[in-house]
Amino acid sequence: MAKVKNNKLKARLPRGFTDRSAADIRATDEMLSKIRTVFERYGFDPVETPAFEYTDCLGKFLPDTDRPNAGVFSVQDDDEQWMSLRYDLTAPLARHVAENINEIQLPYRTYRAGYVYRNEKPGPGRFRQFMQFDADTVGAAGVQADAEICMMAADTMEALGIARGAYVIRVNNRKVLDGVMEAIGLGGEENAERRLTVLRAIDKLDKFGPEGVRLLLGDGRWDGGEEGKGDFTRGARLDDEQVDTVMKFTAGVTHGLPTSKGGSDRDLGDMKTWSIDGEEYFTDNRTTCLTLLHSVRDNPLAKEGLNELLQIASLAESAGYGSRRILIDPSVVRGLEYYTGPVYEAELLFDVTNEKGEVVQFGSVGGGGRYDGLVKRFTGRDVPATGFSIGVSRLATALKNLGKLGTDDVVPPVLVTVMDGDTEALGRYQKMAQALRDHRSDDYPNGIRAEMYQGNWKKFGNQLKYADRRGCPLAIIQGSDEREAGEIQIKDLIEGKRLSGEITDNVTWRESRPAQVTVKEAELVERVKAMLAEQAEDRAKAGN
RNA sequence: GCAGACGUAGCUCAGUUGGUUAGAGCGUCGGAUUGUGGCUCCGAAGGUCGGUGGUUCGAAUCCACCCGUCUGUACCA
Repeated sequence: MAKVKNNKLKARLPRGFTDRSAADIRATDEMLSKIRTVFERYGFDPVETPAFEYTDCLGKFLPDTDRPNAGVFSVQDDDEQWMSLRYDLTAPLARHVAENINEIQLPYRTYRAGYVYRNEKPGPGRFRQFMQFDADTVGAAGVQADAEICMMAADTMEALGIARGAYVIRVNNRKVLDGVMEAIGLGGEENAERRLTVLRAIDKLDKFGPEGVRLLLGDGRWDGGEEGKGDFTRGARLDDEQVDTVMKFTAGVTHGLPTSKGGSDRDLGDMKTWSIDGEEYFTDNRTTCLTLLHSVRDNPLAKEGLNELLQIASLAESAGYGSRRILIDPSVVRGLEYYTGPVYEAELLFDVTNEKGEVVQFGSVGGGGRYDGLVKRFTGRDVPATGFSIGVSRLATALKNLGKLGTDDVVPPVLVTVMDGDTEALGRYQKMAQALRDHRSDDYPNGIRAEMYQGNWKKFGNQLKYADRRGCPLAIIQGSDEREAGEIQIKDLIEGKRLSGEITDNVTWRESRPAQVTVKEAELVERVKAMLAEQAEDRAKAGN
């Protein structure tokens, strides 16, 4: 015999992709359903687009070639047209709206969940296929649409079980940073590259802190945090004055008012508060906007952006959403490409520890903004739009580590064991399983999960072993003895497992048949129900 | 992409200065036990030492390249 094993195909999962377990799928379904409930309540309707789009519709060709951008998975169709897997849900939505613009009633409020694909370096908690859940309002130009999206984002966080104060929706406006960069002389086409560098630097505030960002705005920064360590990242090469201006706008510039002064005509119930020297302050979005407005009064673009932010803050506050939930924060950058106005980011404020017990920097679990130009690319017509996207896979990881995500509470099926393999006997066993499945009651609106053993029935021990490993709560046993007496045995596998600790002798263990009751065959369903109820009660007790 | 660390059985890891047939624990499978899970005992299977090439009488060990994993960083629509 030649070595067949040399020809064995190696089973391997593509890197950056993952198989999902039953527990994962159930937990994610639960999350999706909670998110969907909020979106539906706000009057959004679902629409779905496919995973593939023509690459030009995604706008992702490399600038200097006719090949798609390296970051997207692409294939060529029969006719050599490039197609790509979608890398977000926004660009495909713009395509859908443009293509159906005559049928769609604007403003169009819509949501969708789906996998998106990015050809990037994967890492722990970072995949090349992951799920997003989007909501967009297309055809609404006013900032009230943006304010609404932020409020809905906050509601969604809470619907998922994240307490108020444990998350925040940060809001900025692309026009503000663009205006500031214009004001320090970085306007114009020739500075586009430097503007990107500045935005990227600001985006790293939470990673490197103000000092690191200063380096990136200036000459540059070493990977390792100090000279000579790792690679060198080239900076934006701003001078000190320019750096100061940018930092003044971004690093820690949310402003507060003493509660005693600002509180007279304001509802402080949802404001973020803190104390210094015995005096209580609250974070005031309006003061943040007004202070910044004061310092940019020469720049029309920044002024416009800040006025929009001021409106968003006021609208949110009128609806009861204060700075604890929706925070004006001029350091928010978000993607660099298609956003044109307000941008938002949902951030978790609690520590997330991974399975190794390490605290991980979690960053944002969702974000979005206004993209007024995206549909216009197709239609030539102004179709302003704003939307928000939740990183479902990331958020699921965070919730799981927080213990907020359903540890699998689905009870495995009752196992009907097989003692005789002839057709008639198998029919009897199948009928028992069916009786459990067909049962309907308030506790079991969809029946009781049950299965007949489908493996080699001749080794009875293996059947119980299977049931044990599968976590089955009960096993139904009927051999010829029980059959003749019109009885069945129901074995409580959970209780039996507990008793096994007290029995060391195998003969006793086998003959005592712990936690096993003999009942009339006709009582099958009722007794199973009763025993499952007892187990549920025990679980509830242990859980508390 | 760049820099560094690592890669031995399904899993966790030993493996001496380069030296015969590469080991252990756990897990898996079979048996003790043909109608009862766990425990115990006995037995077995499982490895191209990440891959390819090179140095050598001889390579898991040394060298080169590649692949993969991890860490940092870049990019992230």
